[in-house]
Amino acid sequence: MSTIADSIMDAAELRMRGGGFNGFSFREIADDVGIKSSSVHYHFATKEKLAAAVVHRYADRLAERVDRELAGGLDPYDVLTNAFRGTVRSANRMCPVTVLGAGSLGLPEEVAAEVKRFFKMCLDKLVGGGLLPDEAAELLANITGGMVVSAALDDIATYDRATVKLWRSQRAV
Amino acid sequence: MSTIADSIMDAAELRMRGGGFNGFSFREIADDVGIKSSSVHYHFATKEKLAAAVVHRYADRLAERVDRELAGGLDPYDVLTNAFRGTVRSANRMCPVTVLGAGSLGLPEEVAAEVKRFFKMCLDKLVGGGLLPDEAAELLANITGGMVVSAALDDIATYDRATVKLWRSQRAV
DNA sequence: AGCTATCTACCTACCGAGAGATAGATTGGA
DNA sequence: TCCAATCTATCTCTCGGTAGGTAGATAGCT
Repeated sequence: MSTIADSIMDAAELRMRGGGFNGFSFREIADDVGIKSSSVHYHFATKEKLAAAVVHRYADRLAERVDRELAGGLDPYDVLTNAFRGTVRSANRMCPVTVLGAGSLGLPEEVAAEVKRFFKMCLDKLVGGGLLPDEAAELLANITGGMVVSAALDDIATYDRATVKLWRSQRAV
Repeated sequence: MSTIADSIMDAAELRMRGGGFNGFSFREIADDVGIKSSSVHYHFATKEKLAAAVVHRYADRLAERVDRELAGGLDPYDVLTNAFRGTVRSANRMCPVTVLGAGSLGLPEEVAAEVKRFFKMCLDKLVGGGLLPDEAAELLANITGGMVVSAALDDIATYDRATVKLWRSQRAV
């Protein structure tokens, strides 16, 4: 895929972290990339398709990382919390799919489907790594909510406090 | 306060559950209530103030409920999970403040402050009910994320699976 | 009682800005 | 020559917000 399409998705992903599907515009993306808004439409016909593509790429990248680390024998708890911790520690400290997921009631069909696929994939990877389905659901909720609460409180330490301690001690027992 | 102002906040709260701050407009709210958009401005000068008022009211209502149930001797775990379970089970199954919180990076100052106050209040109530600060952070993240994931998967059962089982068994030990 | 002033809660009409999207011309490399 | 990629220019729609007016209730004064 061309570099421009990737740059467009990069810009969209970044802006999505702030305001979800309604938090970015073709003109903003175009300015970020250095082209005109009509050229963005050339690569992604509609806003819906652009958002869906961003989520899809994000999911693929996460899946690849998780698969690699699980194959290396790492604990699935660590694999997923660490993967999202990277997002939390980065500049805009919020997973774009989580933002979309929170507002999923008002999302266009195609985007909602990709978001659904993303969360399902996370659960599948955790179960594949040895967790019970309910454990997977709880861990994913913990991570997702940890990002939301830490973003809302503007305190990244909250993510660590919310995701690590009790889970670890429970498993240690 | 007049009934109209409440109706406006009702409509805004409902629509916020779908798309957060960018997910509603003065005209939509006006249509919902049955007045003109300029009349909405009469009650709430700006969109920022309307959103902030909605969050504030939502927080007050939750605080009242939580205080009442804690005073009745209920377990703080149950009190908060049940309070949000009510939201999950209702028609639009998502807490509006969670949606705003997820997109808090792009929120106007006044709204972000109210959202922050909301989550801080939740943590305070839990600690006041006897939880350790880290336990409170984990429970709140669990509840918040449970709502996000269950909304994204369009499956309300996910909220229960994510919030209840392991916490209970851990405390039973 | 009668008049005036003020206030509330709405209205119509409009503004500039920006949205997503489209049509059609242009450019440049294979 | 053809096609991918980008442009300019423009469409219609909706946005948050403002200006100015009006009906009706209330309050204060004489």
